[in-house]
Amino acid sequence: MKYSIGEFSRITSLSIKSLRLYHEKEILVPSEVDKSTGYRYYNERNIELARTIKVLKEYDFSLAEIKEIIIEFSDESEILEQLIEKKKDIEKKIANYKNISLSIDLIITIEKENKMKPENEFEIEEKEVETMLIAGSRMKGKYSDVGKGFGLLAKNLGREINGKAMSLYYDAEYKENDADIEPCFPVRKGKDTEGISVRELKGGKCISLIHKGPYEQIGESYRKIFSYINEKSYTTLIPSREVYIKGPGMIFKGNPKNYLTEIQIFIQ
Amino acid sequence: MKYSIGEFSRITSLSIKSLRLYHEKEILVPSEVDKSTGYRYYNERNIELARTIKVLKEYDFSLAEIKEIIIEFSDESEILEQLIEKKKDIEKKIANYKNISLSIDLIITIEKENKMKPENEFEIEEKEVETMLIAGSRMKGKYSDVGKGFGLLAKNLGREINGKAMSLYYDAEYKENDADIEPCFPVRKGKDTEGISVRELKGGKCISLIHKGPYEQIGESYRKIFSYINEKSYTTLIPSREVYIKGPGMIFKGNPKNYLTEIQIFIQ
DNA sequence: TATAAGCGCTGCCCCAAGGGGAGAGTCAAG
DNA sequence: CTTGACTCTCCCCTTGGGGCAGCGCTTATA
Repeated sequence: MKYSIGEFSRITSLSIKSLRLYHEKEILVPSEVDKSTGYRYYNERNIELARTIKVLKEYDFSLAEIKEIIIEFSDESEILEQLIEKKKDIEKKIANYKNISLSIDLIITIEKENKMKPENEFEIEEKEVETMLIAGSRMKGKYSDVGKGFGLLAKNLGREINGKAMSLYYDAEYKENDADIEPCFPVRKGKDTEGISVRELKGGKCISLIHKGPYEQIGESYRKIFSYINEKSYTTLIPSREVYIKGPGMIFKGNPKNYLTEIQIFIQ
Repeated sequence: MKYSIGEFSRITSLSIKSLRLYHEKEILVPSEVDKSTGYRYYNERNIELARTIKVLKEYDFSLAEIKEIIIEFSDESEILEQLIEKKKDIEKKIANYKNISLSIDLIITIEKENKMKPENEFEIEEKEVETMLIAGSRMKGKYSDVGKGFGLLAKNLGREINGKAMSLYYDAEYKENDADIEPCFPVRKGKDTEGISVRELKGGKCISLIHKGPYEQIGESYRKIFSYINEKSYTTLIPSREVYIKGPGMIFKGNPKNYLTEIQIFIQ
């Protein structure tokens, strides 16, 4: 029994285009080719081979790999190595996609959270903050160096990040150059590693003000919040915090006019 | 400050080829192109955009998708939809690769098992078989219909298959056309579904003989095993089993001369 | 036996996301 | 002014085919 390419295509569920390609690549050669007309005819053995090719394709082998396999081997026990290799490839792909999925998920979660609460409109507020687990990287230097700290943290924590980036300020006064700062992230869990300390950050009562606009103009908001504190004669605690509710994102830099930074000064 | 394409390539870790492609596709257009020489020059804003593009590429967006996104949007909160869609895509890919991985794993496991025991060389043996959980699809018909049964089972069980394909024979005698057969697979777990019954198959003592060669010649092995049983005056139980130690595989049909089929006749 | 519908053939262009290289022009430093 | 490093455009190649044009072949029916 011999089949024309159309019949064979229906039998094997391989497109005619694919069959011609496989012929050209000498992966699946028709049992008979009419020399004068060029018509391809396939037989039962071709069907068997086509099935093998289809399965290997499902298993994500490339045509080049398939060609090698079907030329050299004719039994599963002979291609154990290749199967093991392929499985490793696939596990790698899975791991990679899982990382991507988690990264995207983090962005989605944070953005959704931001959308939920349009926050009481930039007024000073007294509130309770809960204790949380954080991973931070304390450093001395300029404020502009903090970005690197966040980069380091994000790379090492990746999947465990559980909230918005924050900075802790250990100086009582404003320092231009030699500030004692700790960029940090809330995390689900984690261990201390090179330069990163994971620990509980105690909550408590704080005075909070959300600053809207570029970070360079945050001084004005600090002025407001301290004048409020002086008025009320509160005693402040160290460290104070900045929570980056909305800043340069993972994907876009965004518009600095819309950045939101919450200042939290803790009091006794 | 403006950068030549080479400098910009080093800054952004994007290849020159890619940069030229992105220019052509109007995804990342240099801030300045010298009209007479065609030299491309990039600026700081290009760096920002390049970072965005890189991140989106890491997240598995195509250039076409990226183009749409960067033309229309400039903040993460605006592309939540796209991120959610992309995450779905990625979850699908993960699920698909996981299925492939499990399928390959099954083949590897079975082949490794086959390699381990070259089986006592095709002699009649009395042995104990343990109770196992199986999923089967009992049917009446010709032996040649059994293949379809296995296909159905494999498709529905997929990941839960835990051993070699078997057939249970419920007839005391040989039947050509109307045999009462149950193709089945050992499984890890499972529930009854359309036409598939999952249950424990009791173990016990059996007379076993491994038949080597094409299935069509299995009659000779049956003759041997029954003459042994008669000699010993054992009382046989129903159903008897055939275990397909090595038959047509998932990938290759293999050579029928090397097929191995174990006949198990259970006795009291 | 003629004819038309339906197949099949080759050859060409296309997709994504670039890689490699040829041949020619340009830039910057000595 | 030269030289070496850089950049330009153009073309071909990759994977696994899809789509179409223009032609020839087959086969059933009139």
